[in-house]
Amino acid sequence: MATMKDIAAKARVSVSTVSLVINHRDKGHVKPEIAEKIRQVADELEYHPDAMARSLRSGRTRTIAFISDQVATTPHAGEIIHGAQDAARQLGYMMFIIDADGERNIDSDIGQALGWGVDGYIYAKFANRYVHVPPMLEDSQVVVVNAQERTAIHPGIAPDEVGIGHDATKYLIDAGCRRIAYIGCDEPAIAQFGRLQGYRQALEEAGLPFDESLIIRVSYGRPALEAVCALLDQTHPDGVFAFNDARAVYVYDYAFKHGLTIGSDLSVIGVDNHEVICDTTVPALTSVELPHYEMGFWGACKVISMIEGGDPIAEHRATPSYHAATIPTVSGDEWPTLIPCAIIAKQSVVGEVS
Amino acid sequence: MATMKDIAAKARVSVSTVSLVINHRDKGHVKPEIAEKIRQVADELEYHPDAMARSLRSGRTRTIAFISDQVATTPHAGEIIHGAQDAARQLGYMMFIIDADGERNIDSDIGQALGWGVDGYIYAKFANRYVHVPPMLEDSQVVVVNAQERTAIHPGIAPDEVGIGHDATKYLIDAGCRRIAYIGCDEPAIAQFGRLQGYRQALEEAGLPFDESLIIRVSYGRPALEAVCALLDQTHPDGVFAFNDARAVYVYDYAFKHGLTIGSDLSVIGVDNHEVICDTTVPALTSVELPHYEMGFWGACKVISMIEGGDPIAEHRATPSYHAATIPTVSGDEWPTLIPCAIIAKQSVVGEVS
DNA sequence: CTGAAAGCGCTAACAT
DNA sequence: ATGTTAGCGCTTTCAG
Repeated sequence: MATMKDIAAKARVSVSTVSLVINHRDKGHVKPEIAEKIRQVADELEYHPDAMARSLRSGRTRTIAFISDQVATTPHAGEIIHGAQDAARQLGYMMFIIDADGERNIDSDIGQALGWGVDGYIYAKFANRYVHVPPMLEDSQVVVVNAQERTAIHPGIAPDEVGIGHDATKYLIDAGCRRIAYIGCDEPAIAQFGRLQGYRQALEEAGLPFDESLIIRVSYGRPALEAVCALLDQTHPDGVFAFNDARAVYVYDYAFKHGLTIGSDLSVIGVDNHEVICDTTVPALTSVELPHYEMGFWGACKVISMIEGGDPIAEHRATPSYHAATIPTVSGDEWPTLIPCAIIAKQSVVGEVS
Repeated sequence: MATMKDIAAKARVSVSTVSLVINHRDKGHVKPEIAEKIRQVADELEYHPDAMARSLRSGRTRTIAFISDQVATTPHAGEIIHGAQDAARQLGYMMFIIDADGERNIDSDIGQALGWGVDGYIYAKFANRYVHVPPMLEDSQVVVVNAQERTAIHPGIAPDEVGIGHDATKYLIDAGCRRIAYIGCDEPAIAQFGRLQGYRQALEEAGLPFDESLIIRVSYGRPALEAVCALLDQTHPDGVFAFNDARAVYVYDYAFKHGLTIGSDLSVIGVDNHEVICDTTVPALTSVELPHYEMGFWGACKVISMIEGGDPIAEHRATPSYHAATIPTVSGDEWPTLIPCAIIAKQSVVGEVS
């Protein structure tokens, strides 16, 4: 690899002049024709600055690390990484991946990152959970993504779970549904509480009664399918809001068994917009998309803004390559920042084109 | 952060002595009591070596970069990353993520990585495709994962697609199926050709006839569902091998409509072992798992072995935290290395417990 | 406007 | 057995 020394020799100038030009600090310091010459030689030699040497001098590495549990195990997991990497890249940062992998001790991994002089950390979970950021990171810049601390220590972003329940339910109400069932999750999770609360809110706003018998909490497999079938048999709702797409599938199974048509006899909406389900089912399942990409994107922008100031999102220095949900700016003082989620309309709700 | 200089001052020795001790090269060079003193001071000061400074000197960074298209878009995408990071971590390497994100030009990202002095690269795809490794990487250590070059330039690993078709079909045959349909993919892909070939092979081995009318190639949505229903109506197979789990779902839909029971009236096997489908359907879908974690793990071990020699897998210096498929050693000379895939038995094939 | 030189933290060849 | 010293490639004063 060519170094500044090589360029200096070939352009017959000193390294410091080269440094000025390479770092765009030549205006008013270096004669334009010399600067031009240097740039040209740099191109010829395919010069790439040695990031290590630069960092050694500057004390900053322009790297961030993405720490997470179970990169792999959750649908759409990768989107958070994708969004974070996308923002980091646009802002000139490289991103390390550190997998916390369940219960394994990650202190040594974090130690390695600290040794590298990583400038900031994204601490992410793949399901919206309460978390503790490892104490080793207390002197570093940290942002929490898709998770929540119990007390406000680090800035963070998480989906607006109440909004999800509210918007999905309202979407069914607006489509004409009057008896809306909720197929919940049987674990005590932030998402479950929030979505149920939003469901109640939307019913209330519309003047519809809240009916306990329209609600179940299930896991997966045969018991879940049977519970869903029993619920539908007994209560005959005209709309179903499912905790997620996987649970919404049981409504399809029920419909197939009973010759009902989803999207006309019965409306269904899920959460996740999980491609493998939503674009495979017939008719395609309308679903609320969790803004994974957007949260990752926000997280990287946020931590980089903490490192070097500014608001990359407000200043349009980073542009998302994808977004269904609107990405909040980084300068808000909400804690945690809640991001509203978008409904991806397909064909499982009355009135949608099919 | 404390530096060697600080330690040297406090222990009243020179930095080079400290360096020797810190790097465990003190045997026979440094008096044990002095070494002990230095270690103690290092502990007191919570010394962590500055990885950057070290790399600047040694020319090696102990980092690799994972370059891939669309981290996010494919089911199980993250598993490859997970496996690679897991191996890298155990071998003392940190891993950068670089997302190629479709058609965007990644040369500048690779340039950045080259500037960092990244020691090696994993070039991965999330669907088994033919690829060209970017020419910029020609002087670097590169391993291709879940993809294939048309000519042998870099070592690589990919799923044994023929084996998948063969094993899945044989699994159905062994369970007693005699008329086995194949629901294929309508795109010309390595996976489609390979799995179909394996399907034919297994039939032949079992002395069963190959019947074109038992084969369809479909995409998703209503046309796919209708094609599957038509196939099953006309040919009444007793087993179905589906290109992937998503396509296998249409067989379930058909069964629900016609009151058939999957796993007794009709056996189905898919590919992907996609959690969201296989553990959600009733009965749970038996599926061939693509060894994403394993391929990522192998890829990191391979590229690190190219950097520093040895065979981390054979020498048990890296241990996978998960594997359904057996991970080949890194020293084989097969090109590309084909990794056999495991069948994850659940309840959708005759004779499985339910 | 341009160059010389110090030094970031560390390693390794060379002196003592 | 320990210390001295010369860089690795770069940025950043400070001199000219």
